Amino acid sequence: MLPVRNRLRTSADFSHTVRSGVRQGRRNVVLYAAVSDEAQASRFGFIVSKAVGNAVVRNLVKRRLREAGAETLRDRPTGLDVVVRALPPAASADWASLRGDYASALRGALRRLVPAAEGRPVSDGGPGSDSGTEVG
RNA sequence: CAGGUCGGCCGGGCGAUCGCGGGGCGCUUGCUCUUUCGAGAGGCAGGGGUCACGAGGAAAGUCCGGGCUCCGCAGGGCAGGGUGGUGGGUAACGCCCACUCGGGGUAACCCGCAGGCCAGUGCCACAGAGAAGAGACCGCCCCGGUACCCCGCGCGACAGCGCGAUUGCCGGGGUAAGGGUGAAACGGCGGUGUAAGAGACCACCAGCUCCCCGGGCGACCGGGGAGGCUAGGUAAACCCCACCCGGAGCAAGGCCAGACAGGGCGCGUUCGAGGGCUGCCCGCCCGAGCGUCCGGGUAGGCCGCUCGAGGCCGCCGGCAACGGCGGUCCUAGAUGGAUGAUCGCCUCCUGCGUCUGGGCAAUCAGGCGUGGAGACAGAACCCGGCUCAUAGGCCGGCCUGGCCU
RNA sequence: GCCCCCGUAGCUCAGUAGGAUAGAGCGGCCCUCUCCUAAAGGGCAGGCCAUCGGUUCGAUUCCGGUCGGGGGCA
Repeated sequence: MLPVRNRLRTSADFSHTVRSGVRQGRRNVVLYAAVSDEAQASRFGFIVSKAVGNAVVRNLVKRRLREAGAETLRDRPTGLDVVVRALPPAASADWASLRGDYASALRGALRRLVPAAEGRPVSDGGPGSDSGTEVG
């Protein structure tokens, strides 16, 4: 369990990160990452569907991913939202390969994310500034 | 000792580093409140420290039963659903205990949706003569007719004729003992009886109904007598009988904060729309809004939320399930959802290698090293059950067989 | 939390108020036709009716328990 300020808690947070963030897939996980405000603490969310296994297996996968996320939190304490979706092979993966996939996917996502974040310091979230009121 | 049967219990242990949840007690930061302007009992939000606690026997499936909450306390009838030997336990149950009956087992013990087809209706394919107050296919028997050979008797003249018996065929009738069909054929066996047979009659047995006596709270059991002579199966077929069932569910329900925007149409406010959460009718009650379409808004926090038909120990009552009394203990409350990550040692099972000891040997016992395995499974308002999954291990009662004393 | 539906041939589906040997289409295999294929025609195989018990003379059908799949409401 992460502290409350480091958790993605609402459905809106999840869908925003999944839809507007960059995506990286590996054998065991699919990782979505998006930049947020630098003053905002980094947040993590996990999606583990019933296809992965029964409740015991799903909890174990979530705990391991959460532990891996806690390591990233020490490097990037602010300005990052991450959603990790566990795939069915994650059920039988051991700790080393699961953490390896996670770390590899995160590195790939950050490579695509950081130059974009430098070019446009504010996140691309504000759609309603100039051309917003388009009536359908 | 071997095999079997029944029941109870455990569900890896210890430690190190880094982390999580709610709670107790200090520290600290900001805001707020009070203010005698020194500060301070408080409130809200955050940081950090420390202390103990933190998933299961099934938390599961959601198959039953309750508590709790709301629905203006819920009456009667029909429909609908459930249960189904008897007695008890319980808050209640479709659960548990004891007993009865039926079946299985040498036994301990196990299994059983175990009321009613003499209230009615339906169904019983194929086969078979006939399938529910049935039936004559073969067979058996009697009567009548007819045919020829053989046989017997009589007549006669060597031909032949008549009668009888036997056999075949045709017709009429009797018969449910036998064959055959079927899951099932309208009691069994022996005798009397008869043309052949038949509960037609008799003895015994099985079964049915009724009565009496004894035992038991009761289901029922034991004994005796009478009657009529026999009544198929299926109710997990409709149904009948007895008993039980108001509905929804913690996303119940309540409080706080916050956002928004109304409008059209239809029905209705004495004549009553609509509602009282499965359908219909009656009764009773509430009652001024209700239905529908278009448009708009919200997804936050707190309570409920864990002390309860609670756990453990002792005594008493009871065959038991269980109950009573006394003492003692407090033991999870998450909300994108808390127990994890990385290791070390021990324990248990097991493969391989090696060593030691016993033995001719198969092999047995033990030590060491190394590798593997440790299940089923995650609380979500809370309990009582049932069912299903489950590596491995511990304890006890009883039965049968063998050996020894 | 509550409620409902479905498991039949490799696939998509029928069927049955309980009755003998469970059907259809597509697919598969073989044969005919053709130089070869496709098409067409003919033939064949393939099912413990999800599973385990029970009721019945007899169960895919009726009853109960499991397992798996799908859906709905708040």
